[in-house]
Amino acid sequence: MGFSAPLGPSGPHPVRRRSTPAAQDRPMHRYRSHTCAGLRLSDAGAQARLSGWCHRIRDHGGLLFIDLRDHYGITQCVIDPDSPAFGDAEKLRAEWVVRVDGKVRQRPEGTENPDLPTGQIELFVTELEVLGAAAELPLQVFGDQQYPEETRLKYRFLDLRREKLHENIMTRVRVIDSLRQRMKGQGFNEFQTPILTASSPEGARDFLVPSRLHPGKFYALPQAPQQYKQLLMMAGFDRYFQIAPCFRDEDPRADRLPGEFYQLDLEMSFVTQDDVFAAVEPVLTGVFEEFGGGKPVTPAPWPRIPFAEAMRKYGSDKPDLRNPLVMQDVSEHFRGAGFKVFARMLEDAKNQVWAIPGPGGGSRAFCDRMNSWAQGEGQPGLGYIMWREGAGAGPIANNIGPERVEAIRAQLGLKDGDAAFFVAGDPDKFVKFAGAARTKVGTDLNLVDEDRYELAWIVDFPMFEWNEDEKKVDFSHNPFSMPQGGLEALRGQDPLSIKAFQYDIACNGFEIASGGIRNHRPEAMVKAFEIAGYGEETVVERFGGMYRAFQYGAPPHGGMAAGIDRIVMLLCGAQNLREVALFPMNQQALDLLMGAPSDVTARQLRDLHIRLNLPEK
RNA sequence: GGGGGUGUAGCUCAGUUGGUUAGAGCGCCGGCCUGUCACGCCGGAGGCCGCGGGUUCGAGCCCCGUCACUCCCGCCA
Repeated sequence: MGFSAPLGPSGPHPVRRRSTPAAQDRPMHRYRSHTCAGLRLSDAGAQARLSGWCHRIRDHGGLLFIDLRDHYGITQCVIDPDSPAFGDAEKLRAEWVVRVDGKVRQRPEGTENPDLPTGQIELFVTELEVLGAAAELPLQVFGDQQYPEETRLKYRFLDLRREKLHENIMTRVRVIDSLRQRMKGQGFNEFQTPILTASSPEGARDFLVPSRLHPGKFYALPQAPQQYKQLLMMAGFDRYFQIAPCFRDEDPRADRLPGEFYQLDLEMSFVTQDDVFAAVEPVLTGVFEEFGGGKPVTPAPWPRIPFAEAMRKYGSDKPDLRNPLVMQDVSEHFRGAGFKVFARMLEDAKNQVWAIPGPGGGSRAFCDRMNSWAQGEGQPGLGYIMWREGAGAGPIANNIGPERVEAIRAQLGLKDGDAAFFVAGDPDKFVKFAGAARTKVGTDLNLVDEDRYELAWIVDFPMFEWNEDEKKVDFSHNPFSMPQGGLEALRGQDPLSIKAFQYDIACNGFEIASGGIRNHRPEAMVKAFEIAGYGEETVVERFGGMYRAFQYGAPPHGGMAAGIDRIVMLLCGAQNLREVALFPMNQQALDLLMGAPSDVTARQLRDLHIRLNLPEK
């Protein structure tokens, strides 16, 4: 109850925890002698001064209770008609900021509140000063009523006073603190890199900042300090980290903040992939254990799942490993079988049939529900087999015959009462839907253990991928990664078969980090860009600083960046990144509190040599 | 850029098949109340039903358009 939670493990302000005899001889502080979490039974009889917000007021006519709240906690203040402050107190309303003086006293027997750390005592108020009145509130601080996003963002300062958000933000503060300590403990040094930098050609859309001194030219806000951190390695600093703001002009999602977000960015010299993993695992396992509320966390070393395996088993490169379901290729059981839709598809060698096991899902109702869900996802439907009384049921089972049905059951390890769902076609095209179906089956059958943090490395990402729209080879993840096999692989191998020293961390279905061992060989870098259709001049022009640095003694290096907002979201159990960020923008990338983006004056535009060319309305 | 959902009091929501004066809870205002901690009781104010158009004798409800918010797809090396 109340605001005890934001105090955290270390409790209320330690200095103010108890009155000392000496304190009574000194004049009272202008605003407070204690915080609203500071008074205890041992203070009974003492004179105290508190300042805070009127959290809740209970007016009994002849007796008035005020729950006074500050960052640290809540203290019940009492006023009766004997108090000279009674008249003023009757005028108070929720969220007014006041200073109160009075005597600490033990609560009468039977009226203690065990839910409050200060619940044994109350402050009998004899003097009251209004420090800040409040208008009628657009959202109530007290309670946990739901409010529309727009209201919450416009009055973010009120929302931030509320228990849940206040607590989330303090968790964020402590998580970042803990990450810093852990990184420094491992010999990483914290650096600041420029916020005004150059636009980079790859990746997301940049936020641009016009240059006044150089008409027509623009700075860009960094999408990540990627090149700077690599330059720090070439500058010989060996181990870098930063709690780095990153800016990307992309449309948001529930797990992607609009505009700006924070990463734990790190880079190390003279390391292999194993060294990076060994450095990162204790940091993140430690933070999840420290702030995860006692939920089990994958211990180091974490599982390493090759990208191709993750896609085949889970249909995702960020699998939720709390979901025990593993998909399997069951093409052989359908080849030449009586279920013509699948049999005909399998005549094309690139097509396959995958099965999603559904233990406990062998009811008509559940299978129908999955089928209509699939149709809602834009699929023609979702084939299934149900097992009951030792045999398979449903249209597919009827068409392929009992032997094949039994072979599928045996391969998937299913039994009576279970079901399996089938996705057919080109795996490259259906894998995303198959992954969504796996998640849906696991969630709806209650197979996902919510109370765990399952961490894993996803490794061996492909270096390149085929861009069907432009009919060319693209970098699939990060153009700075070292291809496995190095320059030789780039020269000799089919580009689409080359894997990179490129890895992600997946946690409970979210990508919480991404990194790689970098390509520090200039000739390999040029070759890699050549495969993706860029000449050396492009590399020089677009990555000039880093390319130059590669010429003058570049150490092998690698690193990673972890999404702090997402990690805090997981630790807070929040469903949305806006629940763990102080002043987020809305989905249209508008800051409803500050009114950004905003118009600027003609003078400002003139200084920047900019003339607006607005779209026709 | 595309698709889905939502839009009724300050806030959360209800509102039947299209039918009289659009309701509840919280909040707000007034009154009563000396042990509450979601205090209680009595009374009151507060509505361009997002906006514009249409169908209809009649629209919160049906149709078209539009705007806002949100979720998703595209996008996010």
